[in-house]
Amino acid sequence: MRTRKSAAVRKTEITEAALELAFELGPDRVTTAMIADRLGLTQPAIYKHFPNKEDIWQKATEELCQRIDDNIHGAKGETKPTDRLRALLMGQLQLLHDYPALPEIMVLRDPNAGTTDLRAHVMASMGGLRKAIRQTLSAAQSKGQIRPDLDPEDCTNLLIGVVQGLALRLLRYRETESLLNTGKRLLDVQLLLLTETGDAKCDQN
Amino acid sequence: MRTRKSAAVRKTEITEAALELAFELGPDRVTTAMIADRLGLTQPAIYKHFPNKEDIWQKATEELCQRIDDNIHGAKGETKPTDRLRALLMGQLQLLHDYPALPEIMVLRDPNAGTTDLRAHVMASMGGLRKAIRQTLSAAQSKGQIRPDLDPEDCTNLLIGVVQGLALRLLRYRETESLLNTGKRLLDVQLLLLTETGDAKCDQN
Amino acid sequence: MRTRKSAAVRKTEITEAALELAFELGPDRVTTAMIADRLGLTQPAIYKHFPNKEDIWQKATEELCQRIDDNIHGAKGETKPTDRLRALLMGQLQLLHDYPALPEIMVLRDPNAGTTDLRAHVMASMGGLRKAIRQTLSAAQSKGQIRPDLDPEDCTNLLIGVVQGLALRLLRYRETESLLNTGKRLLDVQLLLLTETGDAKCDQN
Amino acid sequence: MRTRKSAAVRKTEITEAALELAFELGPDRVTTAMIADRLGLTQPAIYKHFPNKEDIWQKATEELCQRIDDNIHGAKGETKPTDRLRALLMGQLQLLHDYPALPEIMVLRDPNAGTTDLRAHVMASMGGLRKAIRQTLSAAQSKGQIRPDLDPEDCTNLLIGVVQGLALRLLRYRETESLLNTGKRLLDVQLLLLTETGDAKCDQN
DNA sequence: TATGAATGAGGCTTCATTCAT
DNA sequence: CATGAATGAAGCCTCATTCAT
Repeated sequence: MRTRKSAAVRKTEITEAALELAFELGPDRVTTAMIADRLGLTQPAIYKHFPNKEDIWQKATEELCQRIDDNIHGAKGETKPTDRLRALLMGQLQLLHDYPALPEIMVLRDPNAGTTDLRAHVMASMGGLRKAIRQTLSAAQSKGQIRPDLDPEDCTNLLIGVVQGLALRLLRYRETESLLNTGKRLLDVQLLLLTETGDAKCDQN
Repeated sequence: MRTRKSAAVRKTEITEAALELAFELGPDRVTTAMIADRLGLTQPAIYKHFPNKEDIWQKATEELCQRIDDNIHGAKGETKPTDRLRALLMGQLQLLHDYPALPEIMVLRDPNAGTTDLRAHVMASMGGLRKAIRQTLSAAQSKGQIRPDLDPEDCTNLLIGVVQGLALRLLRYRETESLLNTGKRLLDVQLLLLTETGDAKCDQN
Repeated sequence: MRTRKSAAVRKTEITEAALELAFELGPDRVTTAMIADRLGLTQPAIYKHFPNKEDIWQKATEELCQRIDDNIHGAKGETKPTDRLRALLMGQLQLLHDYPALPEIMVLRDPNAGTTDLRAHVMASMGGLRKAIRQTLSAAQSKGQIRPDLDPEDCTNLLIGVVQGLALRLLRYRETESLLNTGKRLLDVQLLLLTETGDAKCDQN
Repeated sequence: MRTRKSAAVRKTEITEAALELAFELGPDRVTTAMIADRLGLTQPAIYKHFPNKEDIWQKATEELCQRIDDNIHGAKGETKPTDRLRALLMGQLQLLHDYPALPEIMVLRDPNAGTTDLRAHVMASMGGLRKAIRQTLSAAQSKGQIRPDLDPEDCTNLLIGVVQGLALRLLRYRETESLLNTGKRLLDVQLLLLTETGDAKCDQN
């Protein structure tokens, strides 16, 4: 007999499966049949839990946004600006590691832009992250921990660029595992570059 | 009466239209009907020029790869390593400007992975670009134009990260125009960081 | 806590709800989910009371037929033929008022014409009504209360036509309320026309 | 090989088939697959001619409305009011004979009342018919061809009732053929009743 | 007596693709 | 070189119905 699970569990299973498949095939190629298949259900069973497909992405997106927001909030615990920066950026990498479909979902165009807008939601959360990074950078700079000759906006873009570069690599080479290692290395180097101005005998870990 | 164009012209028109639509809607949402529509053709007319849809992407991809390769080749004209670096990177930005669908096509998974692989092709060209950047960086470093304490691999990743960050911004905010300006700014800053060695001490925390 | 009702009550509630919805949406568009919804039940609960959907219509139809039969029987109390005619016709209008879905149900085709036939049932009752009207008309005519030059069959059709015209108006304009007033007026006129032959100073109420 | 027909022909065939099936099964039960089947097509072929199912009904309805309007217009040729009345009513019966699905389509509720409203369209045309009948009746009455003691509105309702009674009979007994004969008989009788003024006394009870 | 999860059949619609003209 | 009619596969969604609890 097939396992019967509670509605709450199934709802989560469905969005998780959708996100997995989104990474494997691209969000546009995910069908409700595939999701059902992966969970050992028939396809219409999905519709007992979500009224339509878009709501699955809706819910999945909310989950991702929540994680972004948690990350931003959690980083506030770090008092030293550089620690906070590292927390924000590594947190985002961790999120990419857990949900590697994120970049493609951020970039998804809603065909039906009347209903609750997916993109707007993610962009708002990502905007929050950028703002947090930017503010932390300014704080760091005013404490002399960032080169004074740099524009904080540029620094923000460069740091986010590191993460986004890694995100695209993830999509291209599909290696979830190396993400965190490589990411840590690169962020350390970039932070070093932004920080000092120096003749460089800084060990980079 | 509708204009009847030569086969070669039409083929190009078709791939160009496909690439435009790919940026507007995402590559997966482009249908042969849309392409035909944009060109004022009937939809089956497409099949007089391409035996199937995948071949359109195939051709479009070749075009893109060619441009990447040209870029790599063209940069060889620059003798000074830093000029060559700038040429490579700005060339790639120019390409993104002209064909903003590029990042999504690079990331496209072939559903039918038996035929001539799209991804493999783009990845090869992109690999060439990366190699060229990396070699140029090494050359620059050995000439003392890049901080000696940096790993060339890391530098490569950081520079490519700048471009990729801009590519993702392009997909998110759809502003083709600001790409080159912002890109030039950011690359200048990043190159400055990689180049220069300041006075400082490196407390990374 | 939700009220738990006796089986008999629930069965009736279900058929009543089905008939209401049939008027609102058309019989074919009524789903078991809608019925359940209207009663504050879950949808499978319906199946505790009726083994399948057709049986709901079956029961609803029986109710309607019973009302038709009651109407016919009740009119036998009227001794004067014209009173009996009026009773029969106004009774039918009252029934349309109470169950405005009736005309559409009468016209419903059974998709699975193997089971107990809905249509046959309604048609039998309606046939009874027609027969009663027709007999009453003959009686009235033989008493000189109907123009002798008219064929009773034609009279029957004309009187039933009045009711059916009103039934179709009901379906088109959805005004349950005006039905009885307009109906009474029209039936009076038509009966007047059938009755007299006259130079017409008959007050029509 | 299957016959290939021109788009115009196929469009008409499709609406005709839809109307036939609407009479046989009820408009709600008509599926695009059934229509295709009847025409020896595959079901998606329908969508080469109509963008969606509702547009099939849309077109079919327009055809019906056109016929109603033609009928109204054509009757203007008759100079004698009673001839014109007969033309209007028999014309409508002819239409019912040709398109017996008409009454059920008139009564159809649109589920999606945002798009072009079917019902509104038919109701407008039917309203035109009613108005024409009513005006003709008034004209006839002022010429002394209709009993002066009758309200033209009532007469209109009675005459239309005759037609509607026949329409419902058609739906119930599915006899397309007897419609015109019976209809002619009944309309003659009803017109006689409205016209003539006999000798009689009017005891209505 | 009722619920909650699930299914199978079938409906509408889209789209790549074919083929006669 | 292009059109116009048509198809087969597949996607989303609805609904009657079942069954364990």
